[in-house]
Amino acid sequence: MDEQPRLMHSHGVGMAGHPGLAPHMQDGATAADGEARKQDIGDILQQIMTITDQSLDEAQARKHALNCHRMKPALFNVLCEIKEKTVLSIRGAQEEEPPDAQLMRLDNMLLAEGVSGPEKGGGSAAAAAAAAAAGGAGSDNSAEHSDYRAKLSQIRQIYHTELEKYEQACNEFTTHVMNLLREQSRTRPISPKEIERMVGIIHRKFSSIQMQLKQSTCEAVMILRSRFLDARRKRRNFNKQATEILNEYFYSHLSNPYPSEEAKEELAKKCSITVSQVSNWFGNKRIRYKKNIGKFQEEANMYAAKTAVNAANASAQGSQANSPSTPNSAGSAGSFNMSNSGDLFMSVQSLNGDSYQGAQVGANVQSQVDTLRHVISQTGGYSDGLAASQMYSPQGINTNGGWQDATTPSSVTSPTEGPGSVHSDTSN
DNA sequence: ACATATGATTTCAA
DNA sequence: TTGAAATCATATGT
Repeated sequence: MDEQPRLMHSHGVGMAGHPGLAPHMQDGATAADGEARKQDIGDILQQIMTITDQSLDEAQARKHALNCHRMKPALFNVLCEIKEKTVLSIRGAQEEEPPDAQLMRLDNMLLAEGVSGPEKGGGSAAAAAAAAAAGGAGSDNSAEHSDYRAKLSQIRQIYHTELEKYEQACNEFTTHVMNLLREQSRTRPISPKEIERMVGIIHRKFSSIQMQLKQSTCEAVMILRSRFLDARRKRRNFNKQATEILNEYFYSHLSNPYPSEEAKEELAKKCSITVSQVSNWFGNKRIRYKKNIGKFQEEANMYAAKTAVNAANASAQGSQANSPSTPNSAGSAGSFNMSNSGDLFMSVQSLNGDSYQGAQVGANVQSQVDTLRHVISQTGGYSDGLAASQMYSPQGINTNGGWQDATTPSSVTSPTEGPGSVHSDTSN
């Protein structure tokens, strides 16, 4: 810093004090009077050496004089132009890249995660409190998420403070540099454009730092998500009511436990779970039921009775309009897995090798019917008619081929037969 | 601690 | 795409 004026000064001295230097040198080349040249250089050296001896005032005065020279602006303009054409144009060519795709992605994600969005509520405490307060009914969910939200808002806070810090630092640095350049523009050819460009460079540098911040924030959010929101890791059982509803549907549609899309939606709504959860549930239920029917016997009976009672209530209350489940429950003896439609009896028999299923099913259905009858007879007088309706269906209706066939109940083995006999492969 | 129950995921076939 | 079957990973009951 200190040397700048001095350098300028010496320069100035050389130019001012020896205007004829250049011509002299031209002459010197031919005349070969190296002596004069030597003398010249010696002169300059002398002047440089003595610069430090000059008083500060004198130097300032000279500098001032130089600055006030009427040709100075013009000279600087020219110099600036030259500079522009050489150095700066090269640098300028590679800038002005379009907004980085990567950066856009990060921004979008942060926005989507609510990290960079508008501040809501306040700190983490507020968010957690809000979650806890809001989710009184959906206790499970909110309790589970409050921790997540707290962590998220923590990340958010860190992100914002860091961002602010960067911003501040960037501004500070920018103004500093700008001031510096402006200051220097009095002694150096610096165009406003160049300053602008410098500011741009600084901003770019800082924004690359910002991007790193964003990236690490994104990473943190992703980790948080995978830890907290991965449903598989944090499996929660459905609440009792939901299970009840699902089971009710399952057993009342045992003949065809494949809820339609609408049915699934309705069930999902009733159970406050998602449709895919309903699908999962039915998938699991079907396979597990089929795998070990004996184990589900009790449950089946229970729900059969329950739906029967419900239906009875419904029909008793209303006119004789059938409840939606009743007609279909005709198939409660019906099918599930079985392919054929017509001759169930034959089919079941013909499967000698694999007949376990048919036999099992037959037993199951029979017992189901039995208990149903039992339960219904217990429920009270009004159920009489219903009992009849329930009874007739399993036997009579086999229109849709059945995995569990009502026509095979010839031998009513006790439902307590147990899982042991279910799979042939277990015994082998 | 262990066994069982259960929701979710993966793999495969139709 | 859907469902069956196998499997995973956790929840829950003992």
